[in-house]
Amino acid sequence: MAIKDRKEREKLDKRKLIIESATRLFLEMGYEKTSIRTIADDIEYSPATIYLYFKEKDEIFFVLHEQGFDILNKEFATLGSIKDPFKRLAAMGKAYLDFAFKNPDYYDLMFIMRAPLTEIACHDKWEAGDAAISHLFKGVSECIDQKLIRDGDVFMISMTIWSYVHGVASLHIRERFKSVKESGDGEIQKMLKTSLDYFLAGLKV
Amino acid sequence: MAIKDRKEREKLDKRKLIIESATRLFLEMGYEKTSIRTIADDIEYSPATIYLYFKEKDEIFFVLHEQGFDILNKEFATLGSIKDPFKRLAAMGKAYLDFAFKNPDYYDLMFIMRAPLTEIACHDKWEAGDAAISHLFKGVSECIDQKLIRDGDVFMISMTIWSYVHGVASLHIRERFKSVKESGDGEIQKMLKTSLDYFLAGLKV
DNA sequence: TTGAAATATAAACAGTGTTTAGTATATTTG
DNA sequence: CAAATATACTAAACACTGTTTATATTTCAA
Repeated sequence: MAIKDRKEREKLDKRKLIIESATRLFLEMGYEKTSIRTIADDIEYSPATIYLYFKEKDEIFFVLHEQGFDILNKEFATLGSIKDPFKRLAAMGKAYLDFAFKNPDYYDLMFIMRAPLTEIACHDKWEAGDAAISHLFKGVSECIDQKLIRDGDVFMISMTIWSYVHGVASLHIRERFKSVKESGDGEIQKMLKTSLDYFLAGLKV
Repeated sequence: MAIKDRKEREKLDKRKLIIESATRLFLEMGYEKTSIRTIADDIEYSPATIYLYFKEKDEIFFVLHEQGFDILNKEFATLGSIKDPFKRLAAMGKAYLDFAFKNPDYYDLMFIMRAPLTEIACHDKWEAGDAAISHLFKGVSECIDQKLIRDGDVFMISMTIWSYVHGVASLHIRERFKSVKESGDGEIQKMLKTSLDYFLAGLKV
C-alpha cells in the first residue's frame, strides 16, 4: 500500500505547509492578523481546505504554542551545566524573562492567552509545559536539599517563583509598568533586573 | 439655557444606561459575549446609537475597567486602619488575590487584557491604577523606613510585589496551575495561601 | 412657521471562524 | 477498460464581530 503511504505523507506535508505559513504570519503580524483567511491566501488554498487538516483555529495555535515551549526548553537545557542549583535557578529566571521579552508573541500564546487552552485540556498531559516546569522542580528541589533556599513544599515554592517571573513578564508585555511610571524601555529593563535579584535574595535561607 | 442643561443630563443618562447594560452583560456573560449588538438589543436601541455616546467599544470597557479599580481601591482603603505597615502590606496582598479570584472578569480587564489599553494611553494619567498603586507605594515605603523589609528602591520593590501577586492571580485565572498539576480548586487555593506567606517572609529583613 | 441642530436607525462595509453542498480528480473495483 | 467510489478542494453561505454612512425623524431657536 505504497499509495496510501504517499497520501499520508502528503497529508502531513500540507499540515506542515499550513503550520509554516501560520508561524511566519504570526511572528510577522501577530496573533490578531493571523486569520484562517490570511493563512489560506498565503498558501494559495481556500479557507475551507485548512479545515481538512485542522479541526479548528486553536489547533493550529496549539502547535505554535508548542514551538514556543521548544525554544524555552532548549534555553533551559543549556543551563544544565551550572552545578550550583541556586545559580542555575537564578539563570533560569533570567532566561525565562529574556525569552518573554524576546518572544512576546510566543509568550502570550504560552502563558497569557486563552486560545490554545481547549487544546491543552484535550491532551490530558500538558507535555510542552511539563518539560519546562520539571526543570524548575529539579532546581528548587536541589536548592532545598542543599539548604540554599528556605524550606517548604517543592511544588509551592516552584509556583511562587513561576508566579513572580510570569508577573514580571506579563505586566511588561501588556505594558502595565509603563502605565504606572512613564519611563523608557531601558529604565524598566534595569529596574526589572534589580527586581529579580531582590526576589532571588528573598528565597535564600 | 435650562433646555441645554436638560439635554446634557439626558445625554449623561443615556451613557449611564449603556454602561449599566454593559456592566450587567459583562458580569453575567463575560467579555466575549458582550458585543455592541447585545448591548443595543438589551437597551432596545440600534447598535449605531451607541456610537453617538461612545467613540468605540473600548471606551465602554475602559469605564468598566475603572469600576473594577473602584472596588479594589475600596478594599484597600479599609486596610488603612492596620498600623503595622508590614501587616498592612500582607493584608493588601491577600485582598488583591481575593479580589482577583472573586472578580476574574474585572481582573482580566484591569490587568490582563489589551482592550482598554488605548484608552489608558489617551488619558495620560492612569488615575484608576494610580490610586491602587499608591497604596502599595505607601506600604512599601513605610516598611523600609521602619526597617521591616529589606532595603531597596521603593518603586522596584513595589513592582516586585505587584509582579508576584499578579503572577499568582493571572496564572490562576488563565488556568495554568491546573495544567501543571491537576488538583481541586481548594487545594490550589491553599497552596497559593502558603505561597503568599512564603513570598512575604522573603521580603523581611 | 421655517430652518437648523440633535437624535436615531437601516443598511452597508469589511472583517472574523466555521459549515455545507457540490465539483473535479484520483483510485479502486467489477 | 469502464463504472463506482473515495479523496481533495472550493464557492458560497451562515452567523457573528466592530464600525460608518446616508437617511429619516424629532426637537428647538429664530
